[in-house]
Amino acid sequence: MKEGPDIARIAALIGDPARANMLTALMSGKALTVSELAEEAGITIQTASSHLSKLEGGGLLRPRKQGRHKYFSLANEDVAHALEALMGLAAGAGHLRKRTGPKDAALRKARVCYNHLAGDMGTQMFDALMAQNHIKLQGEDLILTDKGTHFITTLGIDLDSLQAKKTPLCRECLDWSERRSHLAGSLGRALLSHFETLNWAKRDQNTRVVRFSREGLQEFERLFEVDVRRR
Amino acid sequence: MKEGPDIARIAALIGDPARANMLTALMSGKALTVSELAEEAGITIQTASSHLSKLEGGGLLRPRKQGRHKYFSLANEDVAHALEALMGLAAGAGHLRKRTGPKDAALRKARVCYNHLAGDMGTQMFDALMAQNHIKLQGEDLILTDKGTHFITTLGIDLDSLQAKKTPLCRECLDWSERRSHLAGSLGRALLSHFETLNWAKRDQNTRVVRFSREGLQEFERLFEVDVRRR
DNA sequence: TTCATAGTTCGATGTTAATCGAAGCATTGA
DNA sequence: TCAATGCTTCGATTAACATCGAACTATGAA
Repeated sequence: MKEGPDIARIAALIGDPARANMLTALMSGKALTVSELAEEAGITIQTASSHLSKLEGGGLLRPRKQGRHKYFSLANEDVAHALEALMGLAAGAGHLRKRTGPKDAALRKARVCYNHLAGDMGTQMFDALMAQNHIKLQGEDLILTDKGTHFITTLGIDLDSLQAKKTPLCRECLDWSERRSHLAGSLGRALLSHFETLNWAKRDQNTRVVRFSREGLQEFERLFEVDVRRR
Repeated sequence: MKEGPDIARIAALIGDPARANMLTALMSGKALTVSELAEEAGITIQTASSHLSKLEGGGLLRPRKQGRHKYFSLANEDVAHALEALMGLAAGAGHLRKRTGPKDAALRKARVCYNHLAGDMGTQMFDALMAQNHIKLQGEDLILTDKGTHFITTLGIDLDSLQAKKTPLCRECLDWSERRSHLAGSLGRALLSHFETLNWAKRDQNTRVVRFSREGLQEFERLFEVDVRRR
């Protein structure tokens, strides 16, 4: 009859087979739609919808609407950690699922989305900016931190002129090949054109592919402390 | 409809409020009886018994019979880890419970149990032997490892004569003040008398208290790499 | 506007499982 | 051997909830 943190409530949420399947599917880090998750769990869309709103209410999922789709992803690292711990208990060795994206390798690696960088490198850049605390999520909005402001201006990007425009500075855009977030908004656009003026990257004329030069790739990796080639 | 590790099954086990309360109570590391756990969860003993056998069947608990009591403790570190992860999700800050033992401080610290060392120092010695891989659990039985054999003979204890006896060398005994395991069996007995011959410790005549000398305490701490005084 | 697609809400149904009383079993102590 | 204590098993009851069909809302496309 004692009260600690309400571990039962959230364990019960994970404890339903349908919900557990959805959560496991989301362990890839990618965002999935209601219908995809329904398929994954082997239930109808109505049922899935009900489950998903419970998971969202319990703080396990983060929903994002994009057009007429609703994408769900795990709410944060803690959720993934707890799931992994449970997987470890259930099976011994933890094993994560993989999920394949679209076809063309070059498109998947780096491409233009509207006017900013998308694809694997886009999401990696986004993750790096988050990890290094240059940008952060505040409620629904994405904001540039003080540290991030410093980082951007040091790059030689004129923030003031960006902020003068009425389009939002930072926007989160869901990458449809990676199903993860990348950076949109005027800052996302400015970063891509920054890469172009430095000759780090070139847009392909006919396709949406973005090609990084050898040097550009190295600089990109140094700047964001990532390892693009080893993925 | 996919199959990964069956995370739902075990999450459902944790997901019942009564069971979650029991598990939380066991996070102290101490073993508790069926009736105590029933009390903890606010349910009748029958219901508790049913829950506990499910938890045991799911591999979350380790039962030990001692007389007409049945003690339960968490099965292993992984279980505790998973519970903690869930607690973190549920509340943000993790917080462990405390549970008080019996009264007399000296008795709680070190005493004789049958003929071996019990109390706080007994369980600490046990934990240290386990952590340093001198003894380990093999199925239901406790065995001395090769490393442990070396350790014991180096102390100057005659293992051969111990093994000649028909009483088991290593036995796990549940400490009723600490509600954790300490080392019994002929080895446990030998260790205590070893401490006595070296004048590290003396048994009190009337009570079951074991008193360590200043030097004995230091040697004990060095030997097992623990810090008894700072608990 | 009209149609199609993606999700949500509502209501009815069926299954699961938590709960406890009562009876049974096992261990301990006298 | 008898009584007391600790726990388990059985059976009946009850409450919760997962599930899906059907109707509804919202977004996008023609």
